[in-house]
Amino acid sequence: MQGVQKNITREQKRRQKLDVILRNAAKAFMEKGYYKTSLDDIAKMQNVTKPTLYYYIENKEDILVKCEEEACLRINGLLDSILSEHISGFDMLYSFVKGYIDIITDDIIRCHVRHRGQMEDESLRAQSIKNHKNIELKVRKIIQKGIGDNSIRNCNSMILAILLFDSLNGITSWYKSDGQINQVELTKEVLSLVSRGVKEV
Amino acid sequence: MQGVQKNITREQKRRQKLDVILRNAAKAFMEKGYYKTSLDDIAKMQNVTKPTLYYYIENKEDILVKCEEEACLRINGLLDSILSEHISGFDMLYSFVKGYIDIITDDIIRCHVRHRGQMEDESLRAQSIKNHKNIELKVRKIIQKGIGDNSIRNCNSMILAILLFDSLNGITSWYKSDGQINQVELTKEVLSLVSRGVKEV
DNA sequence: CTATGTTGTTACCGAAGAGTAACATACTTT
DNA sequence: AAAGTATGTTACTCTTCGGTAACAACATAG
Repeated sequence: MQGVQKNITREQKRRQKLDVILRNAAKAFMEKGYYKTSLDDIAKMQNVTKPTLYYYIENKEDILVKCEEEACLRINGLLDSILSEHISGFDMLYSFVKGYIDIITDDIIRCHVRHRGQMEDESLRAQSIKNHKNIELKVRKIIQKGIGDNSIRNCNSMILAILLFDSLNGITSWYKSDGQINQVELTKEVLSLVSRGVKEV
Repeated sequence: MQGVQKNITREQKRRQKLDVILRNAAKAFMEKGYYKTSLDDIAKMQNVTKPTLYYYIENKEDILVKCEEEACLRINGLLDSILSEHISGFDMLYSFVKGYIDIITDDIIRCHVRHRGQMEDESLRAQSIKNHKNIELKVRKIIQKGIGDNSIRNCNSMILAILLFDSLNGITSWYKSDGQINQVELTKEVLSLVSRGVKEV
């Protein structure tokens, strides 16, 4: 049994190192861009050499894939927990926007959002697009539920879902936690824009 | 005088060829991405060779710069014409959204939107960011005018302007003129989302 | 203590692609 | 027609970078 125990800690260590790699890579990709960040750059952040990375990842693109896996886990977790509640469609959408803004300050999520669907490998790209479509579909479901229970006005749920993601995902490319806009204020503005729009009534 | 005349047509021809290069490059950048598009690829689209491109552009990055110049001209043109009208702030914002959606189907504009602020050359990057800040500022001006004349509800004009651009610019990366969403429907949904939000009242 | 698997290194390969030099051709002006 | 200028080509250089082979050190298991 001792052998098994040791293997677990080893596996955990490995998992931890992979996570550090992903986190550093994601950060670099967001700051300098995917193509301007070399594997040597990423390796240096860990104080290892490039070939060492290949013990944890398959190739450069695999970093994007692994970031996506983690991001999808968290986003789907948020959506599923919201969908299981017994509240109106509007309240669900409200919760989602709030939770999503909270999530996308994480570098790995931001990296996913910015690079999804851009893999060079065709099957990976297809999978990535599928993953996002899946998420988008859940948001559409929320919107449709809202239209059904009269908490959201009648609209094209597909367009609304896409526009919503556009503006939320846009946040990832400019929001800095140390900037002049704080997260509470941001969330407040997004929520009131989404719910009431800009028009004075 | 004949010399001058001839020079003009030559200059025009040159200008035309440059425009074709920009248009093709912008299209390729949007489809395959900037780094996955080589200058050879772009040259081939014109049925010329790579060195010929260098007669019209300084280097690869210069394509982005030239696209940006043209895009800014058009966007600023739209904004300035709106700002000179005597209508409410809300109506201005409404006109802008409408006009902007109309504009961003053009490949050169889409290319600009997707690549602005991403030049490797520091001074070019700074200029690009400045250009966009300038545009964003005009939109903020419109919003503030709207708040002043009570046509737009009180909100953080900076956040609103950014969010608005995020969702509008997001459109550039998915909208296809031959897709399942037509432009009239799209514009309608965006306008009602911006003005009234999603909440049923 | 020895065998095995894990984790890392150094040193290299090969491809891609931006940019250039030198040379060729065609148009314009005088 | 000759001189000069605009426009293009072929063939090359130089660098960067993703990926790999071969080897080293070390922990763990038996």
